[in-house]
Amino acid sequence: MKSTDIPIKTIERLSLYRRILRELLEKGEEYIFSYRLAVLADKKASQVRRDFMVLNQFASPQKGYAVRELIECISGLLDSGEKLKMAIVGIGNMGRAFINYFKGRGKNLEITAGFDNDDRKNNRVINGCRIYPVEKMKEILRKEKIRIGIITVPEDRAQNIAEELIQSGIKAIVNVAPVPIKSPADVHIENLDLTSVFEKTAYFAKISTDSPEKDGGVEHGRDI
Amino acid sequence: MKSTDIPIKTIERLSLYRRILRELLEKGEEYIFSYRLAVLADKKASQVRRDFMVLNQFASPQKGYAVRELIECISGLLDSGEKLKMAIVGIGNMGRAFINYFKGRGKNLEITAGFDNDDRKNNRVINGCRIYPVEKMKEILRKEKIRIGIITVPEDRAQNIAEELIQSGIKAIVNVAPVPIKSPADVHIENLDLTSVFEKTAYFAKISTDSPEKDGGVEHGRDI
DNA sequence: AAGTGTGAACCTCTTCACAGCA
DNA sequence: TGCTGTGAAGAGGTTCACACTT
Repeated sequence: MKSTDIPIKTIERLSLYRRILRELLEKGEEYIFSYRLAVLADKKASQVRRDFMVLNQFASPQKGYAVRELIECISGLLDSGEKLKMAIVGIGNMGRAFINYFKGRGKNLEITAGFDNDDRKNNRVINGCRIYPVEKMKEILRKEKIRIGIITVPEDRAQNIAEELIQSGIKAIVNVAPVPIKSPADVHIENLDLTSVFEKTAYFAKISTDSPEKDGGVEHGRDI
Repeated sequence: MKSTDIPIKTIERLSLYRRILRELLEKGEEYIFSYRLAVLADKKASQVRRDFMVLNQFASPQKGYAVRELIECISGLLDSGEKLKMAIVGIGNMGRAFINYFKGRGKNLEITAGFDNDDRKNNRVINGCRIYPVEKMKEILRKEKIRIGIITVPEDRAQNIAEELIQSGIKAIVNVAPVPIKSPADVHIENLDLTSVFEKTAYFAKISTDSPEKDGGVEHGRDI
């Protein structure tokens, strides 16, 4: 019953496609060709078609893919039944930014609880999200059946917090602290290392200045 | 003069290794073996050694790699001469979080200017970073010789802002808006799609609950 | 003896190119 | 005819396994 023959990269893109498809649907577009979705998602058409192979959703050469069905198929693959509850540990600037990020639009993910040891922060409610002291973490996580943890604490606390999350039954963690987290094999850790992202970007800025200018031409788009 | 035979993933890891190596140096460790660094970085030893091949820095079987030299080598590869100046467009929660993220510790990257159209935000100074109205963007970017742009505006403004950044000579962009940005080939775009990251993580949480528990064993570490 | 440096095998993901179909 | 679905080739990244070094 191995449910993962689906490439990770495909999962990521399906998330992106779904957002674009929802926008199309709002604009009344019921069908889309792979090459047009490819432009909107900044991918190749063949990539789009390959990705959709995992959905067992077929298109007609005349009309293309049925947008509504695609969205449902992707949702069936990505979403759980109900809204997926997440908890965030570390209510600094980054923590607040994430809480805010998930508020508003009808996302299927929500941050249900926050945790911080700073007494000025806990027992407050930030943008609809209640903040508790870290001691209460295990209790709240189990009570609320929270499935995903987000770590935005300083790097020296990250591994420790991760282990507490795992002991409370959390099965997936997004770690924003700039240090990799180690975990048992059945817990998925997403190390979102912003420092690496920016240093990589800086590296490209550097080598693009060293080497000669080569213009590929601006391709506008996405303003349908 | 193609400066890129270095794998992108290696660049990302070198950024991580450097942080770990700096910590080691602070603790007085002058030499390190690949297998030990591998544990700290949560990678395989062979991966570490393969990555270090691009540095032309060799180790001795007795002592391992010289930490100080490694750091310098990595810095020579990743860093430009001076602090690299970045600008951020969109001073919401996420924008402020990034400004804060780059303050403090002696990083070689700094956010020099912020831009926002909200009059309550511009002309203010947030954590040392001056906020300007978007109209002033081209002027400030050129005057300050800013090399990297960060986009934290709502998705419908992102492509437009990107094009303005590019017209002002920016050569690399980190885009945090949940929509891919298209650009000429000589501009590096890093689409940091948080929604995809979280929906991917949710997917793993979902399938890990569907499938049987298989424990790989907790591996502690990183608390040296 | 115990670690390194690296060719080669392996695995994952992307792209091509073309038969097949409405 | 014009787009899809997909086998096969290609590109990129990881891991193995072992000769080599001190």
